[in-house]
Amino acid sequence: MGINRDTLGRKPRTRIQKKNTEAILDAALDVFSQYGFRGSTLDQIAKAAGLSKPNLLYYFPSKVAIHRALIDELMQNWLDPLRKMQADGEPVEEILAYVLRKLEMAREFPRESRLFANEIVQGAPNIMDKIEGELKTLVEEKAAVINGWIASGALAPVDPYHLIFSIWSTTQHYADFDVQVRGILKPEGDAHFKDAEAYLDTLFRRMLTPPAS
Amino acid sequence: MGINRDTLGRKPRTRIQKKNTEAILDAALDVFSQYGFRGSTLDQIAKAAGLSKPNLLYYFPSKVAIHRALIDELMQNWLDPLRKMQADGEPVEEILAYVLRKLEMAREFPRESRLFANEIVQGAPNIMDKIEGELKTLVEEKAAVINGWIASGALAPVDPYHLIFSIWSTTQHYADFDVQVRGILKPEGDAHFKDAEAYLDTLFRRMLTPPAS
DNA sequence: TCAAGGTTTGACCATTTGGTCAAGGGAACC
DNA sequence: GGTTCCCTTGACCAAATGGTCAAACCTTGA
Repeated sequence: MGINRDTLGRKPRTRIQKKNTEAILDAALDVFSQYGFRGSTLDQIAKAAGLSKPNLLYYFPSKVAIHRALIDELMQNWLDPLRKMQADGEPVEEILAYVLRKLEMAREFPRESRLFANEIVQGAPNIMDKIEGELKTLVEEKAAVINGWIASGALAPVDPYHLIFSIWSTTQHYADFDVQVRGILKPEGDAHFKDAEAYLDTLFRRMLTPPAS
Repeated sequence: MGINRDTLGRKPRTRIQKKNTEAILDAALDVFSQYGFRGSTLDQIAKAAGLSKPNLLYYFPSKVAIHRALIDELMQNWLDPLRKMQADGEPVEEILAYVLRKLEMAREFPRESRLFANEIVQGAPNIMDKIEGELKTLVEEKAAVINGWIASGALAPVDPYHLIFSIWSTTQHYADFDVQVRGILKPEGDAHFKDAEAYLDTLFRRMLTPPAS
């Protein structure tokens, strides 16, 4: 009758459970990030995971449960780069380091970025609470930090909220719109990320560096 | 047996045809832009259009035909703002005007932006040819214009391709990630677009204005 | 007013989809 | 070696889905 209710949301117990839940989540990430929740099927995920459909449902009680597991996992790591932006650092460098971390994530975890993008574009049905909760709180906190930096003269004046939005959008673009970027640049592998890094560094550095007084 | 083959892709003939095809395309834009192609159903579209499902299929031969009609229409207008960027204008102002036009489109046509985003995130199955054709050509052309401006000293040096990517991503963000933006800013209506406009103007102006020599 | 062609729909169909279940196959611990 | 619990699957089901069709209903122009 499937895995014990107790184990839901916890670490798997046996080796086989560990291996298979990981395979399922990995396969589901492939599929969900490409087709969105409603456009993905259990058969696709099962096939990608190398399991039968009933076997999938032995490990997860339903399609939404798999999706929720992925989203939960994602939301835990998604905000880390922003959390690491510390008020006691050098302002311009702190923000630029954040930009780099985000760009790095777009390169290393494009599927996660697209999973998130799919969720948001489709109205964020499953994570609206987290957006208006954790995320909003964190952004407000960091916006205050940025405003502090501006007040101290270490940063050129900008709207901190829209600054954060522009950091998110420019970096995630390389994951979410990957096929478009590649269709235009025709890069070899990830070669274009070096240029993107240089460009974004220039963009935000010029914007944020306060005029020499 | 449905509308004459001749009329496919052409303007509707009768008043009723015009009214209904428009209602269908508008409803389909609502649905496709929210759920993506595979996540949308004919029943949803029919209901949103106020028609029966067989009636839908009287005007369009299939689900993909509706989607294709939308995408075709979209692609015709999508590149216009970039086309309008003229080599003989004042460089910084030309680019900033382009940014504003794109932001305006994100505000006026968020559904179209999300339709496009859905298509790209899911691997652009239906428009890859257009990306590698029209779009690529246009971008290369404008990249050359920008490089010319830089060479003339009227623009600070930047990678023109990544500049264009950053314009796309920052502006479309306000349409594609609308729920996230609203979840954080809690704006009244479109009030936040004024701030976005000011922010993006600052961002790109500081980056592009050549150092006074 | 009447015929011709345009429009609408209820009933229907094959396929896909999320999900169930009972029975059989293994691993592991005693 | 046997028992207990874990794992796997073929067969199945009800609902949803894209699409068809013949019959009925409207418009329109002569």
